[in-house]
Amino acid sequence: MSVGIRHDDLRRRNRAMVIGAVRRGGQPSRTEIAATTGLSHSTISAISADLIGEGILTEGKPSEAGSLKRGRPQVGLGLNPEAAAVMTVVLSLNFLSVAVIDYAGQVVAEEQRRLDTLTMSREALIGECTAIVRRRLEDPDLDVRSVARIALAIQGITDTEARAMLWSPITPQTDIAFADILEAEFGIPATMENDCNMMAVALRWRDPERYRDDFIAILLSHGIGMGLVLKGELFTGTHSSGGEFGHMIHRPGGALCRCGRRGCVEAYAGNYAIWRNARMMSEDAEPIDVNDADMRALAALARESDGPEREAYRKAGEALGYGLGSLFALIDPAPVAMVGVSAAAFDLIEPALREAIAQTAGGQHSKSISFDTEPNELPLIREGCAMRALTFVDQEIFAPGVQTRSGTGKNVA
Amino acid sequence: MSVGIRHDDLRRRNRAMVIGAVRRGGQPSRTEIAATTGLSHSTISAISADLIGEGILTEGKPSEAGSLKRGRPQVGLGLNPEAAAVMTVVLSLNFLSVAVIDYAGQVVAEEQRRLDTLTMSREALIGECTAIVRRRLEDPDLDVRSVARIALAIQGITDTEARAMLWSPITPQTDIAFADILEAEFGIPATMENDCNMMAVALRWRDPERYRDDFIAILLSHGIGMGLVLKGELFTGTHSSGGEFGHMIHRPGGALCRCGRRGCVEAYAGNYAIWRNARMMSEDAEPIDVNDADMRALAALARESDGPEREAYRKAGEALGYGLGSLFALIDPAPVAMVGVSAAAFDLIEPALREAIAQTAGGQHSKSISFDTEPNELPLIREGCAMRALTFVDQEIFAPGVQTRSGTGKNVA
DNA sequence: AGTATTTTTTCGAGGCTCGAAAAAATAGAG
DNA sequence: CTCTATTTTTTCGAGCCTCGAAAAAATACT
Repeated sequence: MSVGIRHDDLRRRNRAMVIGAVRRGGQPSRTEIAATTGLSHSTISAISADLIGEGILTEGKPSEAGSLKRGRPQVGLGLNPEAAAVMTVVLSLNFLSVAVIDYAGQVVAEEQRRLDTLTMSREALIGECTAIVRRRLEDPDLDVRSVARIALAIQGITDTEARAMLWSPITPQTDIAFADILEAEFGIPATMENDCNMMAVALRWRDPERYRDDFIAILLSHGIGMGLVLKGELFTGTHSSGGEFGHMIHRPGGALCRCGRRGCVEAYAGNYAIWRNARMMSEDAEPIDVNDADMRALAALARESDGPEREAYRKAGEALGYGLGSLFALIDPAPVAMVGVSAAAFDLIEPALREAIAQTAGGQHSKSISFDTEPNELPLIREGCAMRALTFVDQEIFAPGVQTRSGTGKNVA
Repeated sequence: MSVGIRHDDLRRRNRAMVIGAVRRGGQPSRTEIAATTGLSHSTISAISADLIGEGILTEGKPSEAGSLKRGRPQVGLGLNPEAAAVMTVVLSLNFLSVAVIDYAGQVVAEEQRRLDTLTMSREALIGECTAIVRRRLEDPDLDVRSVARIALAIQGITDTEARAMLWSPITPQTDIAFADILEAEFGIPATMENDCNMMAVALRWRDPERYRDDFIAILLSHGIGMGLVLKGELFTGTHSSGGEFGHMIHRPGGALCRCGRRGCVEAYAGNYAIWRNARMMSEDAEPIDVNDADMRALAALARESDGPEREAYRKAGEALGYGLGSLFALIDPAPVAMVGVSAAAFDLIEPALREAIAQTAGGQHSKSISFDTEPNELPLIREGCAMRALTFVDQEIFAPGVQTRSGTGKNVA
């Protein structure tokens, strides 16, 4: 069961907290850190002296931000970019993108490739991933001192341990243990993350004001995905990445979903579903991939006149609204970020969505539920991966200590 | 943000852990505690010496369990029943029940009363609760040394802070801050808990093998409630007790629910809904309260012949199945305990439920999902309240220390 | 140049856990 | 009945860690 807390855990945790405070923001001084953490100045002083000595933190130039106050000026602490580096690998439909990021969070190199993920063999898919990682690692331009961590993200279902992709819409292959494969190949710890979870992580770093302890990120794309942060922690299923909002049941026995079942939210709100309804095809029609340009054209058409296109978006809104309503019955309402190409058509979706939500348990506060849109998911996913990998380095490498119980510890977003 | 960990927190946490280890089980010896907690024997020795000195723990008689091993026999540690006491108050439809429980978990006194909760005024309801608590506290028979905590449970929605009932089906009144009222009246810390959450807590204590880290308790009664434990923690909404499984939407625009909305799971699976369908009444018919005896008769009728009664249970199973399927899409499948009068009719519900679940995302492992039934919810709820109150005493009174961040700390079930 | 003010470091005190060793308590052997 | 082996529990000193107070450092104001 719960394990005792040792004496040396103490230092480890407080080190991690100091690093965390520095990563969170704006060159905090030792005094500020002491204030936010509640630890004494002496402790912070000792810990930061250690961290600077180890090359993890650096003291900022005291010149900057001309001191207006009277006494000894505060000296800001920052992350030493050279302390480590991490790599992100984002695998999406027909597209593979990697980036190398320094310890301070700056992108120092990147590479992208088009692939035909839907038809590639298992070996080819794995091969492309390892090859692109190898190219980045061997790049002589770039003194990749020590890539300490690789974070992959993929659309679809991953396991709770963040080791493997279990299922993904971008490939017919299943159960690929990408994390293990990359670790074996390069000897660098790796994790396999769900794309929507990474979106949520990124939103939290981007705008901690709005996306603080409880919020929802929904990907409106070929499929419908969700990343959920509850009480400050990334929510995952008990076995898988969980949060398969798109496969909650909207209408029992209803429209055919890409997953093979019927009546899922996605079968009404995924790109293929909107397309199917806009073209007045059968709800049983085989799901097809619609490219982003076509979706944008469809949205334009729907805005122009009240025809089947507009009705298709209305149906999508209704499905999303009832789905969110059911979700809100479980977790209470929270701010929502709509991400992906159909988020750009949120104006078409919102009315029906709000109407549906008002019919549900979440509807009591229907007006107070706020939506935000972000049409481009890729930068978010990469950012989330980067932060995930970096905070891993913060905690497991630069503040190592006792074995965290049952593996990966808390899912701090 | 996250607060630093101080030096004295250490002792506090380890004290709490020793107490927890003792509460969890069978008179553990110091050596066993050291093994499970990972702390050194010296530390455990020091802490337990303190706790015994303070009258919190007691050493068991070494006579018992005739030692078969060779060396110095282990001496089991137990909770000192006189260290404290707690009180549970369970408020359900037309029924109020309190119990006084000693620190070791034994019931030392109880009292029950029938009330007409549906028609009582706000003042009367509060008055009955405070009166029954006062009677127990003033009982001279019982040397109620120090009731250190009161835990109330009620069917319905409570707030996350466990201070108030927000809404309940058993009374037209809303927003009663029972916890504050009792604290003001008696000067004893109190909490207001959701009944299904307490069921979940109790199940975890009763059968930690089956109900360990992830499971679901569903109350099948007048309404449909849920208590959910995920990753070893009680799941609550962000503002309310959350987990309003019964008000997930099963069929948009469907049958009339007691909550005034349409198509909720409860509108198909609550007692009133089963009754309505069995009597072939309209799905818009006003929900009525059906007593347990009538429900049992209905179930008997349904078992006897294939008529509208059996169909009503089928519909209930279908709604529960699709609801669970949607839930499993979010959290992955987990063991389920069905509690309440309709759990006794689970044989009538299960076939349709399993069929529905197989149509959903959770259906992949449909066969591995296991159900357990428990017709009587009241003892479970009381037990959960007792454990909740006792673990509060363990942690906040006998291992006091730093302020837990943002109030109540972790929701350890 | 001197003083006030604020930040950061230094230093000793007090606590806590740990490992090793001692003490305690029992079963088995002769 | 005594001695030895074995296991549990306590004792004791060492090593860390955090804390508060005081000192040192670095600047603005007068």
